Amino acid sequence: MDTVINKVDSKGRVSLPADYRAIVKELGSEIVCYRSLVSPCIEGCTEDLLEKLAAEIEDSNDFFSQTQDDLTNLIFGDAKRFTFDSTGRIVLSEKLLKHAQIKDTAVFVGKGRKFQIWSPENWAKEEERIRAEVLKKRPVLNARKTGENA
Amino acid sequence: MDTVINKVDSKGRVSLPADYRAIVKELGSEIVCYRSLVSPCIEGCTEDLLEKLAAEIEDSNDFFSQTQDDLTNLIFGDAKRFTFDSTGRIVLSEKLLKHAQIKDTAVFVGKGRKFQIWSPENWAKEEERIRAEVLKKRPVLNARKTGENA
DNA sequence: ACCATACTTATGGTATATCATGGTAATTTA
DNA sequence: TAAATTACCATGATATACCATAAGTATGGT
Repeated sequence: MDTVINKVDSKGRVSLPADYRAIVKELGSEIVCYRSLVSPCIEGCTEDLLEKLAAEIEDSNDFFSQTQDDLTNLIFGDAKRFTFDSTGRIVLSEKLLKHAQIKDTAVFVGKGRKFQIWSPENWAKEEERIRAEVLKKRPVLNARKTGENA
Repeated sequence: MDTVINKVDSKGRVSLPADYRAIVKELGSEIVCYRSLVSPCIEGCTEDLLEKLAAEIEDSNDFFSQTQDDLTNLIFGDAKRFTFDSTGRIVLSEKLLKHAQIKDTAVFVGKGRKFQIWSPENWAKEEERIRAEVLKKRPVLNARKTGENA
């Protein structure tokens, strides 16, 4: 998965990249999006992945714990299912767009089983941050000889 | 899933979000609401889920504990079935509305198999609290391997 | 290697269906 | 019988599904 740039129209509609649609179709699941906790971007994944996460939380045998309660609240309270129409588009809500500061252009970034949607400006900054971070850790990586990420 | 904001009229009527109705219809069960034990909000779920919860409490090993007795009394004494009319609305009682401090706007918050109803002001505060709390505990969550960014 | 053609994908526009909500009638309860 | 509660109707707003065009990409032939 690479990064794809698509237009967002006045109604919040945006084409889900064809590659993404193919994967969703193959998995037979549906797309779920929510505000990232740590970054000004939208995060997305398939519904079954989210359900697995919820099940894990429920199974972590402290049924009445506040933390668990907070987690499910956060995940399910924010997340929303998105179905794409016959042309492959989803409509992002005002809440999500505002959080990611997206106006008319969306940058899709693949992240393994998840993906993120950024505004071009924020993504440029984030990419820069990541590069700097990797460079800073490079000596450590070299010393460890784990060098896949260099 | 998701949060939905609906109006509450002078009689306490409020539309149950369409997604919720769809689920209730699919499960063939009915909605039950009660005052949250820990927060100024209304909690709701399907009737069969509440019955399952009751069974769990009975099966737990401290059968004669006063706390559990109190707990079941509180929840089941308070819980009430709500049927929605042909337009999909329920009428919330004065007791519930007062407890949640709701006057003319209700915020529905999805919680997996349950949901909550908040006043806009209280939900804003609660959401803020949850996000801060979860961020604080993030390292713990990562150690548990419940996913990187959630 | 270049051009023509077919196909997939993205995007603007429009019609349609669904949903929330104010209002009213019917039914129940005190 | 009055008050209150419940069920139904009507409308406006919103979101959803569909159609059409354009742009970009791959494919096959000369």
